[in-house]
Amino acid sequence: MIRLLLADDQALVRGALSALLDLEPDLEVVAQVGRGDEVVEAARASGAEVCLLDIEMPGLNGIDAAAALRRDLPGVRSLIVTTFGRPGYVRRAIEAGASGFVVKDTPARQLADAVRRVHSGLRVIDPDLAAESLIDGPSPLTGRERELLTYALDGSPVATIAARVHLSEGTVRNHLSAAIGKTGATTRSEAARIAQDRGWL
Amino acid sequence: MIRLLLADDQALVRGALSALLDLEPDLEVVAQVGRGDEVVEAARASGAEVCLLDIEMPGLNGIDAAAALRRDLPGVRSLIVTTFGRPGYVRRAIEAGASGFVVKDTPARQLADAVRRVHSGLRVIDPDLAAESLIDGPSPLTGRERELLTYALDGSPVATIAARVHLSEGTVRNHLSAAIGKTGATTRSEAARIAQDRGWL
DNA sequence: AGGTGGGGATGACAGGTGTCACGCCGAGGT
DNA sequence: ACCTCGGCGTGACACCTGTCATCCCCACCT
Repeated sequence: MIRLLLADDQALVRGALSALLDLEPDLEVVAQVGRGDEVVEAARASGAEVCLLDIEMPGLNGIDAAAALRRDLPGVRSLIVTTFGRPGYVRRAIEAGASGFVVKDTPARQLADAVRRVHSGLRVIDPDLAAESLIDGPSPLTGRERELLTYALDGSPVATIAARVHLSEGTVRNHLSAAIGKTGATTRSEAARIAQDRGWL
Repeated sequence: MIRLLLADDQALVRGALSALLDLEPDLEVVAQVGRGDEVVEAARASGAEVCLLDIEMPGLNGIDAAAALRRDLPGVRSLIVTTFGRPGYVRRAIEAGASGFVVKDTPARQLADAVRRVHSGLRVIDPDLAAESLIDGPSPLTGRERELLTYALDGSPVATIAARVHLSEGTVRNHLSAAIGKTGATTRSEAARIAQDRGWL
């Protein structure tokens, strides 16, 4: 019997996945959480062996939750189950110690197999995504550029961003200009979108 | 036995919801599709009585799919099940003839009840969302403004948008300026974000 | 016939934006 | 000691953007 923890911020999806996995005779969902920062505690309390983690969650994202599990409960394996198959996500998930990465597009019947493989110590990674994440390599953005791009995601004017990070307006423009160059974009909005698509944020 | 159709573009979510609903003795999932433009045909072929529709789907969105069902198969009821509880979505869904609207945040055990109520002819609408959709009223945007805002969503420069819709640059600026005024924003990116949040796009 | 409102367009102006050159500092590698 | 690189800053310049005034046409309503 493999003991599972589900982490997803949408209660309906969580409950549905639980119903799906409980159909398998060798799988058992022993814990469910809706926030990333509750994963470690719930995993410890429930004695989960494999954690299924969504990436987009309040409190702590799934990748950082995987890293926290790696640190605090090294025996527990984690499997990222997410909507967005962004290349950078795969890389960061593996670096954070996740054992698997599947997107929510995959057929339902394959999920149980993925869980079993992860439990037995294998890595499970969507082959298309693995290829993509090798092709465009790691993020070329510096820390500041990444930070400023996240603030630029919603199209805020430079002045607003500068105020938020306590920097001069000119400095913000310079960093964003560098990010625009590195992403091949022509405006900061486009650069932010590209960086997000690649999982660089 | 209530016969159900599931429409969601994520195969995993679709399969999981199917597992969840099939646990109920009086519910039966008789069809699953991953595109909005396959809903009517699948509903007809399977003899579904209630259709659970996600909004974001390729081909045709869930609201337009509900309208198509209303037109072609008036006896079939539809229940929107979506991630985003945007006020404008609720209004448009009801106008399109949907019988219910629930967000994916709702507890899993409430879904089966919602399906039963919809099947019996009742309306099921998240009370918070219903209130919100009454407060900020229908979209004040004209057709052009709405169209141009959707193109402005990704932060494209005015010149790009103008080329795409075959309009003069000045005209595009005028329409966007009007949209900025109506949304209370200060830039077109912000206006586009606000309009999207309210379900006006 | 006259009013109203959406759609389209032009021109002008103030202010925001992207780029570039140049400078300074501190951390890390050789 | 020297070089490199990230980070921070200034100033200048061309270009883009948001706003406003002022036209035009057409559909619709009264």
